[in-house]
This record gives sequence, structure tokens and C-alpha cells, in this order.
Amino acid sequence: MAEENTRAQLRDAGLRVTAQRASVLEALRDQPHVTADAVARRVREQGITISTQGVYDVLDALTAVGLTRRIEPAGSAAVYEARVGDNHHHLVCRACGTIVDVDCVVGSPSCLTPAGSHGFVVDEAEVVFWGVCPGCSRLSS
Amino acid sequence: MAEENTRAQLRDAGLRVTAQRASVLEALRDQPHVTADAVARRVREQGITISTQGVYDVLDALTAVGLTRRIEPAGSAAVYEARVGDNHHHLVCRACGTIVDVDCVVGSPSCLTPAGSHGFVVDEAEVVFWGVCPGCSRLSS
DNA sequence: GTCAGAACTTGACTCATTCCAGTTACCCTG
DNA sequence: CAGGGTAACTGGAATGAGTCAAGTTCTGAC
Repeated sequence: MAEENTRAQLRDAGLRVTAQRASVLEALRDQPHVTADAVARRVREQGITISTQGVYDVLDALTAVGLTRRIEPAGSAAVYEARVGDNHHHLVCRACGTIVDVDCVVGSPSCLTPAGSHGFVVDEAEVVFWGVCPGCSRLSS
Repeated sequence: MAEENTRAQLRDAGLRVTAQRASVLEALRDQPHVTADAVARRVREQGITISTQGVYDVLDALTAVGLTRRIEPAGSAAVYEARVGDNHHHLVCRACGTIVDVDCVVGSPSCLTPAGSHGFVVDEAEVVFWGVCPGCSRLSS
């Protein structure tokens, strides 16, 4: 059912259903934040063949229709996540790169409207919190 | 004077004063957001020789002592800025990549403390606003 | 002026990501 | 349930930001 669900989701988004796409989408559901490389590994573990370019193609397609989101924390490779639609942000460990989701802090999104927008049409406010995760701070102390 | 100022700033930060460093720092003052590549070009235009590696070394050194800040908007190369110390954020054009500074919206930084911090020791909240700049929105309409 | 070490250079290299041309296979139509 | 148009995938090569390592040069303190 989870699998059938995945296929339906792809079809509803107007994408052709392929083994690669379904498997990539499921890999993204299993783990909150995955790199393209890790996605390739997980898909192949399922016995499905996929080329590196295939991974990027699929991830781009999924992102284009809004089924996944791409985030690119400074200093590391891009990661993809299947949690979309809600306005959540990220907390990144400076030491190990671990990424954790954090819900939008303030109830109102007013905090996320720049004061002087210089004539820009703003459509998204991305917030990244930087710090050190419990595991890493234990090691360094 | 501006030049003397630059040299003093380097010395105060505990860095040796070299032609390369002074020139890089001045290049960053001229323009608000510059890529490593653009820095190299500007420095060389001044008649100063610098290797690609040298540019990265200098930028890393300046960033380490807090004279500059490195920002890495998703999808483009890292850019450096000399405006540090104040809590300002960035507005990036999805079409042309132009970056504009925006002042912190809310007076209190409380808005920038994640609700559940998962045990992380957070030291910075980075906010990036995404949109389309006036020039690009004119072209596409 | 001398000298230790910081700063810089050169050149090779890594790694994520993209481009291109050709092949495969999904799914709509009849 | 066959055929065909085209979206999706493959393989291989290329790009480009950034890094590593070893050797040379120059700054600044004594």
C-alpha cells in the first residue's frame, strides 16, 4: 500500500511511474535528508538499477512538481527531503553536518518578510540555524 | 588613507599585512558580494599577482578572524562580503542570482531561536529570502 | 641584518553536478 | 492487447568550484 501510494502520488503529479522514481521517493520517505549519492545507493540496494544521472533527473523531476524539496547547506552537498508543504526550517551541525528539521518558530510569517524588499517579488524565506549537535559538542568538550 | 586603514585592520586582526590581503579586503569593500573568482580578477587588475589558491587562503584567513563573511546561496558559488558584525540577511534573485542585503526584520532576535533545538547549541540564524529582482521580473512579464 | 614561520605559488586532484547522444520503456490511442 | 510517440533512463565525458601537498617567498620581530 505504501508502494501503491507512492505510485499514485507520482501519477497525480503528472509524472510517469517508473521503478526508479517510486524507489527514489520511498528512499526519501525513509530518511528525512538524503544526498543524491545516498539516494543512488539506497535505490540500488532495492535491486533497482539507476545511473547517477538518473538520480539527478528523478530528483529534479520530483522537485519540479513539488513532491520533494532540495536544500543546500553551505559547505556540503545538496540534500533532498520529502517533507514539503509545511513551512519548516533546518538546524545544521557545523561539525558533522547533521540536519534536523525545526518547525517555524513564530506563528505568523510576518517575521519572514524583509523590511525593504528592494522591489523584489519574494516568494520564500529560508531559515538555517547553525550550531553544534549534542554528539559533537560532547566530543569536543 | 583608505589603504592605510585596510592595513591597520589586518594588523589589528593579528594577520600579517601583505599586498594580496590588503587588495582582497579592498575589493570586498568596493562591492558588497563577490565570488572568489571575481576577487581574483579585481586584485589582478590592481597589478598585484595572486594565485587562485592564494585567493582562497586569504578569504579563509579574513573569514576566520571575522573581517569578512562567507555566504553560499543554493545553486551558485560562494560569495564573500565585508559587511560583518550587524545581523543582516540576504535577498537572492532566482533568475539572475543577484544578492541584496536586507536588515534584520524584527528588532528582537527572539524570532531567530528555533523552538525545539534538539539539544543543539545554536550560534547563528541565517535567513535567505528568495524571489525575483525588478530587472528580471520586467524581462519575464 | 637575520631568521622563523606565516603567506603565497604551482600543479595535480577530488567531487558534485551537468551536458549530450543514444536507448529503453511507460502509457495513450485505437 | 498491439503500436507508436515521447518521456525517462543510460553511459560517458566534461565542467567548475574548491582542496591538498610540497616547495618558495616575504613579513615582522629580535
